[in-house]
Amino acid sequence: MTLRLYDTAARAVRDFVPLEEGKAGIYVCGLTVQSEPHVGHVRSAVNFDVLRRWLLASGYDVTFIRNITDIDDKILAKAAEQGRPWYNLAYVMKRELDKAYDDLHVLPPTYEPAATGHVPEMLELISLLIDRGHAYAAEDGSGDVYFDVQSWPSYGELTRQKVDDMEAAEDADPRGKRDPRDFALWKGRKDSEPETASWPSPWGRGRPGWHIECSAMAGKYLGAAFDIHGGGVDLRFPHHENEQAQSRAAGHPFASYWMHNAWITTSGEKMSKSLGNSLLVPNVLERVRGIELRYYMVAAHYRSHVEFSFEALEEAASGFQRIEGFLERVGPGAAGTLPDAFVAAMDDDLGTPAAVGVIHDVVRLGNKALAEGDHESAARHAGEVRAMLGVLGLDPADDHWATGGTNDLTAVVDALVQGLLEQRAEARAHKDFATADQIRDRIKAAGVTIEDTPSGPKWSV
RNA sequence: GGUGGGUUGGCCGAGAGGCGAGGCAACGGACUGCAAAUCCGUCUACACGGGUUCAAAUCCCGUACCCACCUCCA
Repeated sequence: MTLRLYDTAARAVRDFVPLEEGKAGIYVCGLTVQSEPHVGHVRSAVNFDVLRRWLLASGYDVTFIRNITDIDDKILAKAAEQGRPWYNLAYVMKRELDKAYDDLHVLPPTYEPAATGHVPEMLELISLLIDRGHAYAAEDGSGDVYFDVQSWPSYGELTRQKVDDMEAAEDADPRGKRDPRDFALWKGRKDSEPETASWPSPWGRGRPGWHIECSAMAGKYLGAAFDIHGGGVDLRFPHHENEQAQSRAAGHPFASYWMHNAWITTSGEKMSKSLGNSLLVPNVLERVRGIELRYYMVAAHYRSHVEFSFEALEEAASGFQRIEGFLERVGPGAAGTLPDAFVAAMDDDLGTPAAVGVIHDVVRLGNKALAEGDHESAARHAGEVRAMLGVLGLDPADDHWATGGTNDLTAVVDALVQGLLEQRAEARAHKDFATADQIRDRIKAAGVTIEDTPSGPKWSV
């Protein structure tokens, strides 16, 4: 069975046929670094990280580009509001974002280009579009350059919209547009904007429009044609529609497949950036571990809306702990082979929910084997579980996660708990169960759970 | 106005014409000194109204409600 992916442009699941056999080029729209990342932002990164890991596991040589938008209207406005340089705001937020990605074990991309580092490439592309008759410098002297929507008949094809049905941009302020739907490729500098936020161009000083950066950077690192372009559903229009129009109008075939992840919502509403702090990644990670948050995200299909709640998150954490508990009971071991059912689920448009179902099925088989004393069989199942978790970035034995749960205090707690456990063992040996239970209750009240296993008692927080 | 998506059991979440995903919670049983963990079992749902079909959660028609996008958004 081959990998099949849902292509937004085709509105159907299609067999994945790469441009070059054995290789996959992926471009994912990263974030505009203007505020702290919340769980919704990170979902996109996790979803595409799973895609990447699955392609790797399937033997592809993957080039994965995820950009950073580090200059735009909002960054400038926020920085001005906070009285600090725009580049400082962008940089600090980028570092926050890197931390959040790392906390969720999102692999670093092959390269992470920033918009401000690619102005020459964008200017080149804009000039090409003007030469080909698909863009024009505003006639009002603003220094803006616009894409000429009417010059590109297939404009709207990605989202199946007709230009005439679209509402005009509200930001216009027509600023010399020929058609209200035309969008900015280059924004002439306004007097209110800092000098540092502008670059020289044939049309005067200015800064890039939002859409052109992705076309320019995707072209630079992946070539005129590449395999997969991804991002959140909200980006389909205008961002991706515009990207495709620009690149194709410039003569580039651009992406073969378009993939879009759905939202995480709260109270049925989209997670807006002004929603408050409770859903920022660091705050959510005070409630559950990173690996559990990742499991929560992976357990839902990437194209399904997820209604975020701490109840559901903690429930997911319980489910994950069941898997972890099994692996701990079996003990260390190497990753094994991937069960066919898992491969089939993943090949079917990254069917992670079904894949997670397979993990639980194998865990049950493994637990059963363990209960029957069949360690060989249990170890084989554990190997399969590790392999599956590895593909999803969820293997607890991965060094990346190991540091998260252990620190200096672990040894301290262990020493204290061990002392109490010895007292309890002694009491139990004398059948003094009242004392034994009292010790266990006290340990539990401190937040440590005791589990009696054939190899002696074990504790966990 | 245009475009796209959704509504599944106590809860979370899959599935996309027939053989009832899975998890969490709850309850019963096994194991245990008692627990915990684990295993076995129980709880058998698809917004509403029509239709097609031997067979519909799944396809068609209609209705209701919800969400997203329409040039700042993961």
